[in-house]
Formats: sequence, C-alpha cells, structure tokens
Amino acid sequence: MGDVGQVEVRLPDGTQRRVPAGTPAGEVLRDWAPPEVAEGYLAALVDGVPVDLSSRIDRDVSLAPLSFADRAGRDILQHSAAHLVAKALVETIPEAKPTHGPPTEDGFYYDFEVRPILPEDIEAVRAGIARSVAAREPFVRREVSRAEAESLFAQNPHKLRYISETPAGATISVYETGSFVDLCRGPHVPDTHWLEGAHVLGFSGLEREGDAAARPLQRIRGVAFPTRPELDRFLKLRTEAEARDHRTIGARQELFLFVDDAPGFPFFLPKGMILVRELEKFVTEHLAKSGYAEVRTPMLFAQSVYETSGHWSHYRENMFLSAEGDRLFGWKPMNCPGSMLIFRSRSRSYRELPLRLAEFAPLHRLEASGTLHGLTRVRELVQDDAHLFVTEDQIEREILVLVDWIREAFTTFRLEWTYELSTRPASFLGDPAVWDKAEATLEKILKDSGVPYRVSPGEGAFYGPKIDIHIRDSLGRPWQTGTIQLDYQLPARFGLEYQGADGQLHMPIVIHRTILGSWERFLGVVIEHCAGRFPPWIAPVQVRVLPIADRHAEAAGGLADELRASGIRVEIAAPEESIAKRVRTAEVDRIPYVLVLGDKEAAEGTVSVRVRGSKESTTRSRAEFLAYALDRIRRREFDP
RNA sequence: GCCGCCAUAGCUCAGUCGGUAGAGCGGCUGAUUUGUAAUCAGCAGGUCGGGAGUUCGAUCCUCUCUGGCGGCUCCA
Repeated sequence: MGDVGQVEVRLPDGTQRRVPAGTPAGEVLRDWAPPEVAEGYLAALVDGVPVDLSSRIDRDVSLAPLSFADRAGRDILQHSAAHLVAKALVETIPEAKPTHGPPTEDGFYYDFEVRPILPEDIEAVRAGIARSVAAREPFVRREVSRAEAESLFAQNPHKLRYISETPAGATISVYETGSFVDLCRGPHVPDTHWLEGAHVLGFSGLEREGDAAARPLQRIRGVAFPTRPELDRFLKLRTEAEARDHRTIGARQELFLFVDDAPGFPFFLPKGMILVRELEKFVTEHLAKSGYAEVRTPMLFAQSVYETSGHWSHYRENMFLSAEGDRLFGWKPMNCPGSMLIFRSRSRSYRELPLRLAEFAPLHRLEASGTLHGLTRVRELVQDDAHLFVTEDQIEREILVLVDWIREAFTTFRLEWTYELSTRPASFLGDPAVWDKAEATLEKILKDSGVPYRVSPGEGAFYGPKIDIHIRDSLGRPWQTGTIQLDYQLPARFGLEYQGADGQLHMPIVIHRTILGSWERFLGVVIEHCAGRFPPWIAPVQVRVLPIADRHAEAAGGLADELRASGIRVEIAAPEESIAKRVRTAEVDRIPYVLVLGDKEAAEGTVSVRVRGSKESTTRSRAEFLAYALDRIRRREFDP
C-alpha cells in the first residue's frame, strides 16, 4: 500500500496511477486519456461496476471509461434521457407519478401513473427537455436514509414500493436534476447538456398486468444520442425507412390488399401471388433434396382433436370456431394435429424415421385487433411448415440440416438473422425433467454449430422448448420468422408409437419447424428489406420491353415471346407515352430489366438493356441478354 | 383486447370558423410515334368510413360502431 491518503488506480492500458483518495473517477480518466477522447466519456467502471464520473475513488481499484460506444455507456445515456423526460413531464403535469424509466434495446421509456397523455403534453415535454439541455443542469447523486427516501417520495406509491423492495442495508440513492428528484441507482451522465441528442418518439397507454382495477400507466418512449447531428441522422434514416413500409409498397406495386370487412385477412393480387409461388418453389426445392413428403390435412377439426392436442386449453381464445349441429369445430391455427393423425393412422416402423411431413396450408388465428400489422401480423397465414418424427438420436442431425437451410435461405435474401433459445414457460405440459433434457439438447446443438444465440427463459411453447429466428423490418422492429420446436408432448398426447429394431414400441419425438415463418410475414420483411426492388428471380415482372414506336411492335412482341418461352416474366409497354416516361415508370415500378427496342435494334437483332438502378444502357444481342438474365435468375442472385 | 391518435376521389393530401368539396398522381378519351426518370388537351370519378344525436341546416360539433396508425400484450 502507498502513502496514507493515496490510492492506486489500474487503467485499461495496464498502467497504474497513484492519486489522492477522494479524487473523482472522471478526473483520473481526463488526466489519462487524450482530451478529444476523454470528451466522450460519460461514466466510468470501477472494478467493473458502472459509476458516475463524479464518483470519488477511495481505495485501490481498476478504473475504465464508459462512452456511448459501450453498451453500458449507451444504456446510461438512454436512462439519463428517461430522467429528463420524467422531469419535463412532472413540470407539465405536476400530479404525474413516475414509476420507472429503463433503457431498452433501441432507446428508453419512462412509465407514469398519470391521466392519458395528449400530443400537446409531448410538445411541452420536448420543450422542457430543450430548456434543461440548454441550462446544463448537473445530475447530482445523493445517498439518503430509508426514512428520508420514504418522505421524499411519500406521494408516489410506486417509488415507495421500490424503496420497500430495497434490501435492508443497501444504499438508497436519489439523483437531482434542477428541481426534479428521482429515486435511482444511477449512474448518470454528468449533466443535461449530454442529452442534446435526446428525443421523444411517442407515447402510449399500457395495460397493467394482473391488476384490472389499477389505473393504466402511460409510457413515453424516446431515444438518445450523444450529439444532435447523430440524432438528426437517426431521424433521417427513420424517415427514409418509412418510405420502405411494405404496406405502402404493396399497394403501389399491387402486390396485396386488405379490405375493412376482412381485417387481418390478406388478398394476394396477381403480382403478389408470383412472389408467394416463387418462395414456395424455393422452399419446395429444399424439401425435395432433404427427404420431405408433402401432405394436406383438413382446415377444421372437431373440438376433441384440440382437446387431445392441448390447443383447447392453451390456445382456444386465439381460434376461430364454427358450429355444425351440436358439434364445435375449430379452424386449425397450426398444422400439427393433422400431421399427428397421419402418423397415427397405421403402425409405424423405425425404418420410416425420420418421417418428414411438410404442409403449406392456410392457418387461422384470432389475433387481437390491435396487433394486426400489414402482412407481418395477420389472421390468415401459410407457413413453410413441417413436422419431423424422429428418434432421440436423430434430433441433432435433423437440426443441423435445418441450420444449414436457414443459412442458405436467409443469405439468399441478404437478411441478417439471430437465434433465440426459449425455455420452459410458466404454463406447460409434461414432466420438467423431460423439458430439461430437451432444452439441453437444443442448447448443445446451438453451441456445437457455432451460431450465436441468446436464451429467453420461460418463453418456450407450452409443449416444448424452441429455437426462434428473428429478423428486423426497415424501421428496425424485430420480427420472428422461423421457429424450430422440440415436442415431447404431442406424440404422447396423440399416443404415437413406432416399432423399434428391438421389437418394442417407442414414442417418436416431433420437431415442428418453419424456416421462413409464413409467406405473409416473410414477404413483408423482404419487401422492406429490398424496398420493393425484388431480386430478379422473385420479381413479379422481370423484364419490360419498350418499343420506340408502333412500327417496332412486331419485333417487341417477338422478343417478349422469346423471353417468355424461356420462362421469363415479361411485359410490353406500348408507345402510348414517351420513351422517357416509360423508362421512368419502369424504374418506379422497380422492374429489374428494361429492354428498349427501336430501328437500330430491330435491324441488328439486339436490345438496349437498362438494368434497374443504373443510369446507363448497353446494347447486347438478344441471346446474350437472355443468357445473362437466365443465369442470374437461376442462381437466385440478389441484384439484377 | 388496452391507451392515444386518425378516417375527404383508386393513391397522396388540401379545404369548409356548420350553408353538401378541390389539387397532383393514377384512370378514360383524343392528339402526338417519341431513343433511356414525367408530351399536350379534355373528361369521368366523392351520399367527406357506417349509424344515431344536436341544429333551420352536419363532411365539420357530440355519442357510438367499424377500420387503420403508434405503442402495450401476444406471436409466424
């Protein structure tokens, strides 16, 4: 140990410094780092624990800076912004009772018990934030006694509850920002000037779980960046992303349709149907290579089937029901019961396993009205669904094959995906020991395959654990697409058996799996991902032929026929408008290839090729273009 | 389903401080036959989401239903 009153600080580069006890962490870091770097430090890590820069060092520690680039630093900025929102709301509506305001994956929110928030309140909150930022108010930490905390927040039952939940002996701290005091563990950025890039995105009411009598909470959501230009960049990206909304593009390109009298039930228009069929072909090719058989099972089953499957007790509120005489039928929300009944329809041998039954059938789910969202959340959908009946030692191989297929499918669309392993929920069927085993199997596979994943405890289906695939839409909203679910329950409930090599009867395990998820949701995300500029292989119209004048009609027709004969989807835009207008329209319609045909081309047997997104055109022989386009389509290239 | 907001022509939107409505794009017709992101002119198209109430009179105010949007919850 050093002199009395000196402490030793270890810094991230391995150097050590001796400083007077009580030196603020921020001061040590400012001395250590170049000024332009230290400027970006918003908090510190002391022995791995996040603290304020003003926090004083009173013992030997390791010290590291936190900036926005660090996950923890980012969270601190979001959380500080949440405080500022609470301050501004309480200034606007003094009786508002703040509850909590955590950072999230994409920003932050703060929940309040307060009358319903109005748009003008949000304007006032934004103004209040701007005032605080301009005033550069410090975040001042104060540690208080339990009694003082209770008296400070005597009017706020939520804060009193948090205080009562704090273990005896634990530090209780509050942060003061101007006149606003909030119960908070911290840490925070040094002052409100750090929040010049904070922005309120919206507000909404919340349903309070398990307490119908309680007043609903109001949530204000926002996001924060360290500087105003970074916020502006984010807002600009967001505006651009709105233009990629699949609902807008779907209407503009006449892909699909919704009508008021069929909420959540999509119509696929001719061009949208081509997208669906191309996806189906893509998936079907994989199924053929991987040993699947396709089946079709009934759309409706009597109640008793769902009682067997467990849907009646676990999923009935999401099912459409139909009465026939005194029997009640349910529209199938999933394909599993049908596949179970096929398996059970005769005796099965181990030689048949793995038995892979695929089914692309419309499913109906009575989703709550407020959750419907274009194609990404609908009430009628078709999944690229299959059920694999396997033995325990076949599980790993089957899932590895699926992981390969996932890689192929998503990279074809240049989509980035993540995995989530969901484990036993509160409401579940079966034996916890069997669950543990299934979860361990899945986790082992994920580990062995080297694919990054996260675990969500308690998020599994009622019949088994699952691996979900997530992708994001143009606004960064995450959507679940594929899912691989291990099921030890349905085979037991349906009494499935096969005769093993040992002559004994055994129960198969079922793997439910869908990879793209549903055509509907997957298309919604793909539309946004490519902003309606579909890869040529899936594009509803692949080629548009533009004859310069009427005298080129015959040549244009011949060219179109030639392309069609090779399976290319082609349209002709007759010379009712200028060539410039038709080129523009083709570009707006996102057609991959535009072929212009005039005197020169007709005479030479060539075409002028304009590839989507390119400002130039090139002249090629017809055969050359055809070979080029067919090759890119066959290889399912992303770009034309 | 819950909280808030919204609903005017096929689409995007303007408008009426209560006296039944306009534009651009798209559509149709005609002229133009065009060389790589918008040729010109004309025409058609709306019981202002449905119902009820207030009013001499409602697209406008009130209530309600339906649908949508942003979240919550849930999920492919």
